[in-house]
Amino acid sequence: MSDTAPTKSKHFLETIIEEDLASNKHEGRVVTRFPPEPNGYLHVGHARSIWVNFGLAQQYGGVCNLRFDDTNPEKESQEFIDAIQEDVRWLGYEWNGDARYASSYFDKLYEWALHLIREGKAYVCELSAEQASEYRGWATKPGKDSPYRERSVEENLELFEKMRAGGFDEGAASLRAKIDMASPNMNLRDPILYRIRKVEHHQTGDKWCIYPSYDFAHGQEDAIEGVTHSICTLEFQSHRALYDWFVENLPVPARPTQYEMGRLNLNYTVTSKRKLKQLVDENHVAGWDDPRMPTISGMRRRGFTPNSLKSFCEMIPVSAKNNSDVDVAQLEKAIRDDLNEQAPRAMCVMNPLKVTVINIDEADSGLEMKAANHPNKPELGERVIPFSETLYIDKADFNEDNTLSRKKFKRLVSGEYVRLRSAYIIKSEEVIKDDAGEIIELKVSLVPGTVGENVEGVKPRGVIHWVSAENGVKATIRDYDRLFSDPNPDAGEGDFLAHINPNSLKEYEGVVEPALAAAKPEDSFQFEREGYFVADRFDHAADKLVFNKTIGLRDVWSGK
RNA sequence: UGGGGUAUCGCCAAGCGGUAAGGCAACGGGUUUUGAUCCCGUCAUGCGGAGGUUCGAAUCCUCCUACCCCAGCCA
Repeated sequence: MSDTAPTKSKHFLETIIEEDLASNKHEGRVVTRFPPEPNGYLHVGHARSIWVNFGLAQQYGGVCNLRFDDTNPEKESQEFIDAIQEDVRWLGYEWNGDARYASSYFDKLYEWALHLIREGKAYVCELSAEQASEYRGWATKPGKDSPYRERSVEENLELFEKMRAGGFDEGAASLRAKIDMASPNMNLRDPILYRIRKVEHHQTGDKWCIYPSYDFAHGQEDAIEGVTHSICTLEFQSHRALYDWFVENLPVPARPTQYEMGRLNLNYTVTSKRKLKQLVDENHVAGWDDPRMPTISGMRRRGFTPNSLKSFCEMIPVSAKNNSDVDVAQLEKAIRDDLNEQAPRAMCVMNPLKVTVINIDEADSGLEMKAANHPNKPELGERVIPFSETLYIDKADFNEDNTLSRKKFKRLVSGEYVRLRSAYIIKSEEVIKDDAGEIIELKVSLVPGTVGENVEGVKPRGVIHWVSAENGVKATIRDYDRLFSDPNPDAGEGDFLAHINPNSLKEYEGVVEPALAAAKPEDSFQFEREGYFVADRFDHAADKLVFNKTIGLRDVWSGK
């Protein structure tokens, strides 16, 4: 193996896991977890987190848990839980055992809160949220102790029980860890462990009216599940001290470690759950799974494949240092590559212009054209495309002006030749216009002997796609573009909604070749010269064809 | 101006004292019945700035500068 091929360099998590495996830190176990809060749909960023956590477990013979971090019932719902599971499965990952819930550890967490109280390390504080904020101090100013900080263990036990039993109003009391109000790390200034929320929980019903905070729950959940490598994003770095504090001060069954990695941002899109929710709630899009949404379900409906999302993740290095602002072109590259390999080719005319072949009787190769389903993969077979006296080509593929240079316009112009893809070469003979001067029809002649052949003296300017008007099938084409026209819709003071691209969805009533009538929802095709399209997951039916544009073909010419 | 982080090509990023990987984008050229794919080539004397140590520094030291995170009873 004297290969000169560049080897993909290991990222920091792989290095850490390999070191841990080598030192037998966790008896050879690798347990990761993907811990979404069920308060929204998963997006690209989550896709990467899923890929990292499940991928690492797979790579090192470990397992990955799916755990719903459902400690805040106010924002969560079963709808999101169901959607999240569907997304993870669709990506092709299988979690270890049943899905877990932070809420199923509430009893244990409560017991551990009691433990901290008994150790004198937690107390019930009756400062209001505003007061607590004042007491917390400022970044450059140490906080001061809560007047409730020195209550006796007995009193705290009693008061915490009162909290649990609903004896306090929301906000009237909280359980806090007694750490250090002067700590330079704000997270250590007596953080909240439990707060009162008199709302029903989607999993535990009305059993609880106090709920643990993220900080008090997450590390302990990891410990309970035997998670060895708890991977989160950079903004939790300053929480690591707290994570460790709980794990050190509680009789937890294991010692997990938190590692932080950079978040993934994409330009021309927003990936904050709050903003995605706003787009849905205010009907700027048709729902969480609108094909313009960067949600997993949206991308799925747009025609992205699990493989394309995974290869996208592989393209983006995992970094411990920065949140990365990745160019959407990178994502587009991933889906184009996958679909270029997989998608059968077909023809679709989005803006039909009628074409009449005046010498159809000279069709010496017959009227059944054969076309390969994939130009580079003969094993994918071929299909028959009916040719006929009347056809459709795209309006954009004809121009009356025959002074256009052959280099600049490789399509049909008056009096010249063009090749119809997989069929005859035709010559434009006559242009028919309506009263308004609009071109409504073309009369053309076909050149005999040009199916699969070239003939001396006939030089088509290019190759264009077409569909038989007599056999083609009507189809609705949804042409999606980026939802935002600004590379960074989040930037600045302005409202991100102001950057919504008004042309992110264009609908066409087009015509597709008859073979496409058999397309099933979620089947992908390359409509030649146009791009990749997918039969809509929900709206496409045998008697009502609906195709969504996943992504256009790479186009190095239109911009020039 | 507290604490925690980060600064390497337009974007992402490797590099861990021995003379700047790779991907995306971009730009040339070749093949082509998709202006696609594919192929071939170009793209940081430079690593936030200024000093210093060293035969040698993106890597070590010093001092600057910029940006991100933490002041929810959100995660």
